[in-house]
Amino acid sequence: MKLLFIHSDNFCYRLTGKTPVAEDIDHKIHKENSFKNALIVFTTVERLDAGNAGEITEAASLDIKELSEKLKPSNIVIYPYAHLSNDLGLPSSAIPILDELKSKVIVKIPEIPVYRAPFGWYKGFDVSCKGHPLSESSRHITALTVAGETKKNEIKIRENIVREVESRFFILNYDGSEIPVDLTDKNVLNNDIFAKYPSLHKFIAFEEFKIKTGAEPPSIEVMKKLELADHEENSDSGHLRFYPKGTLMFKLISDWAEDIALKKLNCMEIETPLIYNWNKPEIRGQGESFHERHYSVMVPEDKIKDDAVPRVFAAGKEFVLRFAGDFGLFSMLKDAKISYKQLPLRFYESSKSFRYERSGELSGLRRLRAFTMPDIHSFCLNLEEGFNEYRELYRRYSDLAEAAGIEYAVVFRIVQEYYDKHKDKIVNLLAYSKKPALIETLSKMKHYWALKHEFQGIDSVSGSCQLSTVQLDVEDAKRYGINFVNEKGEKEGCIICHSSVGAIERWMYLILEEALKKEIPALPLWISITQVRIIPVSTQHTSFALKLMEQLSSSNIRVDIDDRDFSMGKKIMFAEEEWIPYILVVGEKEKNTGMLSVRNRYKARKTFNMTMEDLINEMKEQTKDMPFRSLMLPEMLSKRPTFAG
RNA sequence: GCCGGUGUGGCUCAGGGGUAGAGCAGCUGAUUCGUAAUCAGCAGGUCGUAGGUUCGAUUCCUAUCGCCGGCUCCA
Repeated sequence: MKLLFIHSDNFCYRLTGKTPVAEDIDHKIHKENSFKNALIVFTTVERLDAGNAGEITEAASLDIKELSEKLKPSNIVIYPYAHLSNDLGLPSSAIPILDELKSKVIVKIPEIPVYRAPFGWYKGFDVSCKGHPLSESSRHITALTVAGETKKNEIKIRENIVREVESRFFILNYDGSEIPVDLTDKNVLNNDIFAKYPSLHKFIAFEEFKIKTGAEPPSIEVMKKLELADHEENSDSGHLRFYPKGTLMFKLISDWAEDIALKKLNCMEIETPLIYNWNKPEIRGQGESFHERHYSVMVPEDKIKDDAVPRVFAAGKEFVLRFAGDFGLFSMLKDAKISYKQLPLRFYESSKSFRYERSGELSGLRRLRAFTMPDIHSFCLNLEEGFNEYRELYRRYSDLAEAAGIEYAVVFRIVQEYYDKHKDKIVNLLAYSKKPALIETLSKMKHYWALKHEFQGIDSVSGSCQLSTVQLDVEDAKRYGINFVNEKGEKEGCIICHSSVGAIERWMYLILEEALKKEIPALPLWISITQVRIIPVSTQHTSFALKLMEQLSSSNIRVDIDDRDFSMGKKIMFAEEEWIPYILVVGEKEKNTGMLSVRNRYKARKTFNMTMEDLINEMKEQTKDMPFRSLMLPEMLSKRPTFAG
C-alpha cells in the first residue's frame, strides 16, 4: 500500500465519469465534496496487500493516527488514487481494504470525521497544501515493512531482556576450584593467578580491558611472503585469493576439520545453497539480528526481452549471500520426519559465509568478508544427550587446537541455573583440555543457548579471536520447526548442539601467528607445504636427488628439488626463507655413503647425519594421525612461477 | 562507517616541481659450487586512481580507492 499525505487548507473533488472498475456509489458518498483543514490520504492498494490486509491496514491506520496527532486536522479524507504504484491490486480486494482502513482510522481517531472518496471514478480535485514541514509526506507499507517493524520491536524487547541479565565472572580451574575476578578493575590483571595462565591473561586484557599493542600481526606480511594468500584487487575488500601453497594449507586444515566430522563423529554431510530469498521472513529475521550486514544478490527482470533496454533488476526478487551456516540445514530438517529412535543426529556442512563487515573492521586472515566455516549440528533427544554431544564436540575441537599447536584460552558462558546443576560436567571438560577457563554466568537466559564456550586463539601481538564454539540450544528447535516424534506419538522440539571448529582462514591466521612467536618461525610438519627440500650440490647430482625424492614421496612426504642454477648457499637461503623444516644437501658424499645430511629447522637449523629410514620414521612420527595431501606444485623449482614475494 | 598512518617496477626500498634510481627476483651468458646471497650483461615503472594549481606534477592541493592500526562490530 502506498500513501501520500497532504495537509490541506482547502480540498474539494467532484466525480467526472466512471472507469470500468467504478464502485457503485452508495448514498453516503457524495459526488462532490469539499473539506477545510483536512489531512488528505492519497491511497493506492497494491497487488500484494490482499494477502496481509489486516496487518497493512493496521500499520497504515497507525501512521494516519500518528500524523493526525501532530497536524490536528479537522477532517481526514482517504482518497483512492491509483497513480502511486504500477503494481495495483484488484478492485475486488482494494475496495474492502480501503473500507477496512477507514473503519480502523475511525476507531483509532474517534474525534475526527473520516471520509472516503469513491473508488474507480474519474475525479477532478483542487488541493491547497499548507506547506509547513509536515504537510507533505509519503509511506510505502508492505508485508515486509510490517514484518520488519514487528522484528524491530522484538529486537527492542530482546535488548531490554539482555540489559536486565546480570553477569558474573570467575575463573574455573580444572580441579573444580573457582577464583573470582573483578572485570571492572584493571588491577585484577596483576593478580598472581594469571602468572600460571598467560593465555587467559592475554585474552582478558585484550577482550575485557581493550588493552592493545597497536602492532600489526606479522602474519599479514608473511601470508604474502610465503605465497599463501593475498587480497584480490578485482574483488571486494576482505576477499582473499589463495595461491597454490595457501590452498594446500587451507585444504589440510579443512581435511582435518572434515575428519573430525565424518570419521570421528560420523556426521551426515550436506551441501546447501549459497543464496537465500531475502523476502522470506525467517531469512530476513536472521539478517536483522546480524545488523543487515549481508551481501545482496539481485537478478535481472525476466520480462524485459529487448537488449536495447538497460538491464533492470527484478523487483521483489532479492537474494542474500549466506552469512551463517544454518539456513540450509534448518530448512532441510524442518521438512524431515524424525523419530526419537534416530536421535542423536549429526550433520556436517562446510561452506563459505559472507558478511559485509564495515571496511575498518577487516584485517588480514583474521577478519574477512568471505570465509569458510565448517559447521557441525547435533540434534538430541534431551538435555542429557545434549551434554554428551557437547562433551564429544568439545574434546574433538580441543584435539585439533592441540594438533595445530596454537595458543588459546577457554571461555564458557552459562546461564546460572545450568551452572549450578551441571558444574561437574564443565570441570570434566576442562580436565580434558588441562586448562582453566574464564566463566561468565548469566542470571537469565539471554540468547538461545543455555551453555556455550569459545576457544579464543591468541596471536603473536597479544590479540585474541574466536575459533571453535559449541552452543547448547535448549529452546530454539520449536521456533525453527525442527521436531521429532516421541514414543507417545507427539511432536517435540530437539535439543540442538550448534558448533563450529571456526573459520579455516582463522586457523591459518593463528597457526602463522603461533609460528611467528618463535625465534625461528616454523609450521607444524603436517601443515608445512614443502616438508623436505632436496638441494643437489651441483646439476650432476640431480638424478640422485630424483631418486631420493621418489623414496620420500612414496612415504607420503611432500618433497621438492631446487634444481636451479644457484650456489648451494643461496639455495639454502631460499629454503630457509620458505620455512622448510627439512633440507637435504646431496652430493658425492651422500651418494657414496648412503647417509643423508639433514638440516633441521626444528632443531635450530643444525645438520644431522642420518639414514633415509631414520628420516622417514622421524617425520612419520610427527605427522601421525594428521591429514596428508601431496604437493600441488611442480617438484622441480625451476618449473615454478613466482606469485609474490 | 569514523579517526590516524600509508601507497614509487614481481619484492625491499631511495629520490624529489623539469616526465624516475638501487638491490633481489626474471631473462641471456659464464660458473658446477658442501649448509643463509658466484660473476657479467639485458629487460622491467604513464610513481594507487581522478581532478586542480603550474609553462611543466610522480613531487604541491582536493577528492577517491586499497592496505595497516584504533573506535565500533564480530567467526
